[in-house]
Order: sequence, then C-alpha cells, then structure tokens
Amino acid sequence: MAEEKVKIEFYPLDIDYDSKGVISLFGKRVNGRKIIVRDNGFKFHFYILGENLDDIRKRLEFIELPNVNYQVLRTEMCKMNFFDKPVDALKVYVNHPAAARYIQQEFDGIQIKEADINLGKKYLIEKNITPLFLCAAEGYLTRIKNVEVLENAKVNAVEDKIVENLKIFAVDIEVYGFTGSFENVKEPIISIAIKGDGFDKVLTWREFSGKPDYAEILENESEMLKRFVEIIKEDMPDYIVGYYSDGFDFPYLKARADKLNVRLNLGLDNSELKVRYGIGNKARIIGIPHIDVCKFVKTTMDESLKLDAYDLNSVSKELLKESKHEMTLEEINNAWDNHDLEKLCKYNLQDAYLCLEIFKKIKENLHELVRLIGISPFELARLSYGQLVENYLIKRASEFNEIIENKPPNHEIAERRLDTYQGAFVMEPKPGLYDDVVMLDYRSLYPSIIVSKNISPSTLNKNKGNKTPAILIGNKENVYYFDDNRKAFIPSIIQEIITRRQRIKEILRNDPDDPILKARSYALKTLANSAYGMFGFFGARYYSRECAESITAFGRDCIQKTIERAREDGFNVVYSDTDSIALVLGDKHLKDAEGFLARVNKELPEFMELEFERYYSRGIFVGKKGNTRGAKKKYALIDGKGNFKIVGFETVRKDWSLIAREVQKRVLETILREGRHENALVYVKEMIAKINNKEIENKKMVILTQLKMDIDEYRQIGPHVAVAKKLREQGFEVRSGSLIRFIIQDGKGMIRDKAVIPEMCKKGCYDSEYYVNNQVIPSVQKIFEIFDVNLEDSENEQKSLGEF
DNA sequence: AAGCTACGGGG
DNA sequence: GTGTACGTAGCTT
Repeated sequence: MAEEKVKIEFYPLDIDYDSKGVISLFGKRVNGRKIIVRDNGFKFHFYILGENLDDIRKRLEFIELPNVNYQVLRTEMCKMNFFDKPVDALKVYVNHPAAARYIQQEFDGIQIKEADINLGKKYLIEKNITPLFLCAAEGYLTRIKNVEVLENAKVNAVEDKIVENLKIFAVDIEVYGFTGSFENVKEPIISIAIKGDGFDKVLTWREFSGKPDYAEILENESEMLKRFVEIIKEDMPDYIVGYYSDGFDFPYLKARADKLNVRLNLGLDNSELKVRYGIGNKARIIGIPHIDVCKFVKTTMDESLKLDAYDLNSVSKELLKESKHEMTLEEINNAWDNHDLEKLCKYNLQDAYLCLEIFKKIKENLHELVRLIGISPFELARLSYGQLVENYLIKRASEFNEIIENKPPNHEIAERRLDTYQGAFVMEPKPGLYDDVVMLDYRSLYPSIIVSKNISPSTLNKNKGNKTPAILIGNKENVYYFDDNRKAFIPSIIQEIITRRQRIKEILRNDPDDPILKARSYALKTLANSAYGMFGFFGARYYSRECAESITAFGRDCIQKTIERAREDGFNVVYSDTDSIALVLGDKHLKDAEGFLARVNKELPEFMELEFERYYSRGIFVGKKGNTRGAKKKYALIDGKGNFKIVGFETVRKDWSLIAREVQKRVLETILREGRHENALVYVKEMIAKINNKEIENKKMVILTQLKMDIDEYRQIGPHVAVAKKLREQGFEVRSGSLIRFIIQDGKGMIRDKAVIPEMCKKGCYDSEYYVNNQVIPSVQKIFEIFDVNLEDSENEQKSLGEF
C-alpha cells in the first residue's frame, strides 16, 4: 500500500459494503478516471426502545456477542420521536448491522429500530453524500488491476454539483431460438451489440459477407462473451443500460457464461455479474450502475407516458419518434442458419441505439430522483412507488428527530395482504363513440388529501379531527378521524414536496423547457404520488390500512362531487377513474369546460386543483363482455393531431393471434379517425372472408403461450399443453418456461385436439371457424356492440351469402 | 359456473 | 434482504 496520503475529488456512482462493514464508493474522479473509495471508519447505529434503558446500556458496555465478529462500539441515551410521540431511546453504535440481531436475542422485551436500514443507505444519509454529486476523499492510493483504489478514506460531500460527461453503453443481445427458460440454456447467444456515443460495436461468431465496420467476428460464443467483458473493462462506461435487461439480456448472458465456463467479471472491483431470477429480478454489476430502461420507464415514467404497451418499439415511437428495424424471430434464426448476418447486426445495433437514446431522454428524471432520495441510481431505478417515499422518509427522518419504524415481519405481511379495502372510484362508462372528449384530472389528488386532512398513522384518532366520509368496513359503515391540531412528520414532508413543486412550476412558467426543472418537478410529483401507495403497500414500514382507505374515501367523495357538479352544469360525463373525468362537450365548447374548471377550483382547499389534461376529438368506450354496462379502463381516444391512445384492449398480447390483434387495432383506429363504423365493418367482413377463403398466411394465425409448469404437473390440459405433449413425443425438450407456438387446425374435438405445431400446419389448413369466432370476432365484438352491430349475425349472413 | 391458467417485457 | 405483480380473460371441467 502506498504510504502517502492523497486528496481527490470524485462523483460516486455506486455503493457497496462488505461483511466487515467497509463501505466502497465506486466513482468517477474529476479527471475522468474511475476510482473505488473505501471507508472503514463508518459506525452504524440503531435505537433501542423499551423499559430500563439505563440497565441495558450498562450491560451493553461489557457485552460479548455470541458472534465475535460483531461488537458494540458506543452507546448514548437520547430523546427522540417515534410516530410523532416523544420517546427515550438508547442509541447503539456497532461495527455491523448484523450485531443488532444478537443484541435482540440477549434482551427480552426490547424493541430494536433502524437496524434493518441498509448500511450503505445509512452511510450516505449520515455523511450527507448524494450519489452522482461531487465528493472529496482523503486516503491512500493503490489499485486493483487497472482501477485506482483509495483505501482508509475519509469522505465528505463537497457541493451541489452533478457528474457530467457520463459515458453510457447500451447493451442488447440476440439469441438463436430462445425457448423461454434460463435453466440449462442450450440456445446460443449469436450477437451482442454495444452502443455508446461515438461507439458502435456488434460482436458475433460467424463469418458473413457485407460485414459492417462495427461488426467483430469472434471464434465462438465463449470468445464473444470474453470479448464483451474485455470491452467493458477497457472502456469502463459510467452506466450500462439495456431494455428489459434485468429480465432477459443479463440473465441470459449469465446463463450462457455459466454453461460455457466464462467469468463475467464485469464489476469495477472485478466481481462477477450478479443476477437474481424470477419476479423482482435484477442484474447487478458492482461499481457500474446497470439500468433496465424498460423497468424504469414502466414503473417511474408511467404517469407521464400512459402507454398501453411498453415494448421497445412503442416506447421508442413515443419518446424518440423512431422505430425498431423489422425482423421476425424466424428471420433472426434464418439469418444465423444462412450465415447472412448483415441485417441482423444492423437490427441488433438499432435496438441498442434506441435503448441508449431512450435512456438519455429519461436520465434527468432518474438523476433528479437520486438527488431527492439520495440512494444509488441502480437501486433507485428499481424502486416501486411505495418504496420511493419510504426511502425519502428515511432520509429526512433525522430532521424531525424521528426514529424509523421497522419493516414488517413476514407473518404480518401475510396478514396485511389479506386485509383489503375499497379503492378508487371508477365509473362504468356508457358504451359509445363520442365526439369532443375533454379529460380533466386532479393534480396530485391523493397527496393533497394527505396534506389537507393531515393523514398519518400517528394522527389517526377515535373521535375528533378531520372526519372521513362513511367507509364500508365489513358490512357496517364507519368513519375515521385525523387529528388536526398537530402537524405529523409524514404529511409535513408531503406538504413540503408539494410546495417545492409549486415553486418549481412557477419558475417553469417563464422557462417551460428547462429540462432539469421539468425533471425535478416530475420527481417531486412522483414522490408525492407514491405516499398513498406506501400506506397501502403490505411491505411498507408505514403501512396503514386506515390511512389508505381514508385517502381513497376522501378521493371518491371528491371525484363524485366533481361529476355531480359537471352534470349540473350540463356536461355529459362519460367516464371517470380515480382522479380524472371525461366530459363530452356536446353543444358546449372548450371555453365552457374551462369555465367549469375555474369554478371548481375556486371552491377547492388550498392544496387541491382540478387541471385540464387534454382535448380529444373522439373517444370509444366499450362494454364488458356479456354485459351491457361499461367496461372499466377500456377505451381508445384520438387527439386533434391524429395520435391514438388505446387503453385496456388486448391489442398487445401474444396469446392472441396476430390476425386478431391487427384487426382490433385497425378497427379502433378506423372508427376513431372516421367517426363512423361502416368502413370498419366492411374491413372486418373482408378479413373474415379472407380467413374463410384461406387467404391469410399461417404466420398470422400463430398463438404463443408459455408453459408455466412442467407438462405433467398440469391438471387442466389447455391447447398449449396438448401441443407441448406432442412436441415431447417427437423428442423435443419441453419444460417449464418453454414458449409453445401453435395453430388451431381444421378438425374435430376440443380446441386442444386441433392445436398443432405451426410447422405441421399446411397452408390454408387453419381452422377458419376458430379464428373467426374465437379470435377475430371477440376482439372487435365489444366495439361493434356500440353501433348495435352483432358480428355473429353478420358473419352468418356472410356465410350464407358465400354459399350462394 | 367455477377452477385453472395465462398475459406483461425480452428472443 | 425477498416476493411469484394483479386485474382480466379464455379454455376445460
């Protein structure tokens, strides 16, 4: 180790800690080089609540814990708050959070708090360090391989200056004949694209003609994986991003690397890629934040995008106005078989390019959330709504002298999950096609309720304060009260978030395109909106069913009153969901809707506001199947510029044939564009005739369904299980996770008896009746019911016409 | 009608 | 430090 002490400045990008409680900050120096800063001087603390704290304190001074690795370093008595009530607490400093577990075992009847807060998180809070923002460190410089390490470092935040010139690499892989499983994967990775600014690379392992400059051909798949690792280690990106890369690319890379005995030691500290499979899966590269762009967009940007589908193409079209190159799975496999990889390389690189560009668009949003909440970008990009605000509360708690409540134990989570309550009001729409639809919505409805009613577990009261509307609990009506005399910690923080956002919006009024302020405003909005989710989330520290159901009760009351008022003013309210209402103008004009808005806002309490969301020239609201009442959350709209917004229709699901999805989409768009259904009906009839005349290609008839269990576990044999059995008989390996493709063929018996592998189905041998009656008609039936057109009748008519 | 099973993202 | 999201719909029994 070097002797001389050095002082450096750096931006932390990632954080980790080891079993000894040594913190590693992985960052980028101001000179651009990577550095690992190790701090072994952090003392973790937690609190003990209970009786006889002085006695406990004395015993703790001399205690030897059963596990000698863990020690008590220091204790002190302090006056704190817990759920906004003053408490005496014993603050205990230890060398590692795991020590708390042993202390809990030594003392009966004590409550240990905050020992379940991640060590790294606590470090950042205590040191007031925000990832991505400038820090200084003093320590001894060494290196691991080609990365500088600062040992025994003292670290402190310097100023509110965010990292710049980030080097971002987007990664995308292509696979030959993927079956859907990550266990014992036999199908190779055929190419890997890496895209950065001014950096284009596609790795593959088969020669082909027309090789672009950016393509590099390796000996075999193993060599390709090794080259991938080498590139990452040489170029050392600050971010690695992918699309659905937590769920596909990195798990697959890991699976193949394991199989081929290749080490994916991508970590800045040379550690291996860590992958957690299943729900909540994530791929972690220590030291280099990996962001699954799809996951972040879906969970955190959902509010502003409101897309019906989050595949790469849809998101690219929405955010970039660019598309994926077209290439089917079959074409990808054929390209590999035929050594014809030019198009594949372009396709692969384009996907990586789109992912990179999407990330650049949403980067500020991620960074503003990091800045607010103060956790690493890797962690932040994977937080659910409820966890966002929880982490923020943890960060802010000390200002309120608050001790943070523990995470619930598993048995309590299980109980909470069963404890359901009434949610938001969703109006059943009157099915129909409407002209001039105006959407209005409440700005941050739930957070504003939390603030104006002072909702918090600590203010929940038996009989005085802010009274909720009647809530049905079990079979009797009940009300809750929330103390309105004292400000509680949670509503205070939410109020501050709302106020900060209002101030930023003020500034934005003069400079509406400032990207940072826009992102900041959005981050604050996201944070405020997640407070309700936290109360209702069974895994949350501050879960409170009473708070959650009070919020929704106030919300229902508010939106229902708004609907009534709109009706009194002569508007036709066709739909409403949670915090929004859809008005049909009819004889009225936009001005009238604006007037209504102004009148409502005049009467609202301080933090609440109804806003003009958007004007749509037309909208379709459809009914539920076999039900004359409207379906919830199922509508399609077209705005003045011809942009469609399709919500809740099956147009995107792969367990529907392409023909059904195509027809449904085209029908919705035709009716919205033309304002009448006649042409759409002609189109459907044409398509039905084409199906009946066997004019549709087989590939549009393919249905994809994944096996979720091994074949023999199925108690109920659906079509995909029947096909899987046939595949097994033919010697194909089929197991849980396999994706089964099939076509329903002409024949007798149940649907499963007619399901065959697409390759077995000769041209035109598909079961027209099935595709007409079970695919195409059901996909558009509900739409045509609006116009009193029953497709089954017209289909019979068509048939009889055809027979003559 | 009830029970079972699938969808999302990726290839 | 861990979990099979969750609301909706088709097919079989």
